[in-house]
Amino acid sequence: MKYEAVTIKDIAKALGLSTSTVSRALRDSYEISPETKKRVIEYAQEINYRPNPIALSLKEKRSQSIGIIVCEIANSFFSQAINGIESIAYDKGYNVIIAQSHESYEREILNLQYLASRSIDGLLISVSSETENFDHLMDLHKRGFPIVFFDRIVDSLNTHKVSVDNYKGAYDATIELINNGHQNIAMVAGSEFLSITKERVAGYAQALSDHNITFDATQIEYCLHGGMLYEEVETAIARLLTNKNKPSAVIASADKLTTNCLRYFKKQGLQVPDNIAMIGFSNLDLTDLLSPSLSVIRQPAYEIGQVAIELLIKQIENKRPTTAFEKIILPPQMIIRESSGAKKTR
Amino acid sequence: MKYEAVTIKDIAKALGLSTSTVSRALRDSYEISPETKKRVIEYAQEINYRPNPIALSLKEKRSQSIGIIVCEIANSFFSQAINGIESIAYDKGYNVIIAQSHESYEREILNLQYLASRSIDGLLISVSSETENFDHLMDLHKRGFPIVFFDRIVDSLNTHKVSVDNYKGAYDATIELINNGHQNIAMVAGSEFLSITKERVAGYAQALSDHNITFDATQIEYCLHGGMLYEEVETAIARLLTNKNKPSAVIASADKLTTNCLRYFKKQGLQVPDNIAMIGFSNLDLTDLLSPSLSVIRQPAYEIGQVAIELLIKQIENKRPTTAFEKIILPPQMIIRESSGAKKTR
DNA sequence: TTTATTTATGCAATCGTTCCCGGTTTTTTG
DNA sequence: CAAAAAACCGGGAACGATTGCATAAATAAA
Repeated sequence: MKYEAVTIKDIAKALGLSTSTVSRALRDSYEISPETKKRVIEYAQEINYRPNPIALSLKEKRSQSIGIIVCEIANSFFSQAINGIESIAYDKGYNVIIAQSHESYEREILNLQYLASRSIDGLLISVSSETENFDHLMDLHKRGFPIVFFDRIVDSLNTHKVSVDNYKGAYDATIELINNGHQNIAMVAGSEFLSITKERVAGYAQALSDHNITFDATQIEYCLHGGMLYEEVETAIARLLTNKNKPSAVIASADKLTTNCLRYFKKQGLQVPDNIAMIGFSNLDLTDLLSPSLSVIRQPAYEIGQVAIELLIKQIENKRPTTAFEKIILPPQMIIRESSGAKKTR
Repeated sequence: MKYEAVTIKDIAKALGLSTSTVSRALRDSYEISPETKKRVIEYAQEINYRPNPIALSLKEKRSQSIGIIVCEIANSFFSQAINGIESIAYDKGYNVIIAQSHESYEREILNLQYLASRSIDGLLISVSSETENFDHLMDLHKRGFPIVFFDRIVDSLNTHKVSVDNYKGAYDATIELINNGHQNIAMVAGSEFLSITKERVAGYAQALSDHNITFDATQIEYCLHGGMLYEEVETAIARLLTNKNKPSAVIASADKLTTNCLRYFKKQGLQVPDNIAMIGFSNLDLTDLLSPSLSVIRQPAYEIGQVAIELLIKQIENKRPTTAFEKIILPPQMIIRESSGAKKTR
């Protein structure tokens, strides 16, 4: 099955001109007479001519497309970020190829090879939670390939990075719980490899310390798959609840962790916030509908996507190799609802 | 900034061969001696040669990429469907370019033009809720361009179609509510233009009729934007609640309608299912966590995506133009929880 | 009128790859 | 030992578009 498109040659033949003349006429070159231009443009319109981007890419060595690697597009944070990316990319004439790592290091590498072989002009990536070795990215980066990290950034690579203030997000959440009278606050965290996990843990620890609560490492459980698997979260929380300082509140440090946490509480018949209070990182637009409604740390996902793609396109279109890389940190938003246990106001 | 890839020419020069020989050696042609093959392949590996897909596309007139147009990737149904599409597409060496219509006819056309100009080999589309004219798709289709509809199909085009049994989904949901004692059942439906809306309304009407309840057109409200805007749903439900036969139950016929419906009830302090029962079409994996937990009609989104992409690829790779088109209807799944008002079991 | 300049167009190379068509060798066959 | 057949490799066109350079005709200046 083939779908024959019209080419510049067809126009040239039909009008008795050379392809160069047609090309120039269509690009409105000064060296083509007005009449010829008119003839060419009208005929092109008539037969619905569209330049072949593949041919152009080959010549220009640019594909006008950028790759995105995320763990899951079904994750609300990432689908919102992708919306932000798209909004800018389409405006600037880039298209976007999305690949999912499903939190697997192996698939991330496969995706990267695939995208590279599709000759993308640049890459936006939020690494998988399994990724602790960055050679695959390093290779590309050293060869001058434009890469921008967003959300889950990699500090050891000198590139543009866009993220949220994870430290502050976790700090604020912890303070809120402390202010509501909680002393034993546990944290279900994502993969230990991830920058965002480290930052969130650090913010949590600092908040405790600022309120003279001793940091207790047993109050933290890390989930390698970032909460993708329910069982992972179940065992994590179950373990936390056996602590001698049994937590009266939990901070869930990622979208899937938050929902699976709630699922566990529901299954166990634990009342939130009376039996256990919680605040979760989440970008779902459904958290207000839960009972109790969920207190969340929300990330400006759409904006993160926009900023990231703008940096990437700027780098791609730069004549000279980029040397000064930016690291942009956007503020998170804390939305206090019922689950964090502000019991007085209920 | 440029990122120079190695080409077949580089290999030829380095090894003192012609490009034709190198090309043939890499493709394991019989007319190349084993030693030469070995030299070429080893050297290619060494310098990490990757064939340029752009050059290949130009020659083969195939881009090995397919386009997807959906309303929103943030919609759980579509992100799951895209996962299904991807799972097959990547295996078969296709990549996937995703575009969002945001339920706008205008943007759908823009997306289509854009994708067509990026020379995709085929299209998977679920039309926007505003779309009632299909000339843009008809044009492509007439020129032999492979198009497969999924979910929101268009009957007037003779192509492959994959969808769920919407009629049965709505029928079952209605019966469930009737069996729970509801006589006045309203429906918040999506855009009237959509096939899925018509089918769901038909299933609803038939269920009523089968139980000797007179169908009342005022018990249906259509939302042109499919529930994307909260206000749209708010006015719809508010209107329905003024009916003389005030509904005691509501069927929401799409993901966003369902959640915005719940949002309205919560805002108005209406208890579900005591004041008003409901069943919604939804693919969210969070509906079990709501209080009350939500009874839903769930679509096999992942499978729909898989079936659709398989049909598309089959058509693309067919030598002869496809003449016999399939219409595949998968069964929906009804999950009864609390919101549908099975009061005895609570 | 002759030369210089402008105007309008065509030729051919280029991007990376494949493949048809030849052309040498070397080996096999009668 | 000559002729036929493999075996192996290179030249060059093609895919669609752009662009530097050459060229032709028309016009302007000398």
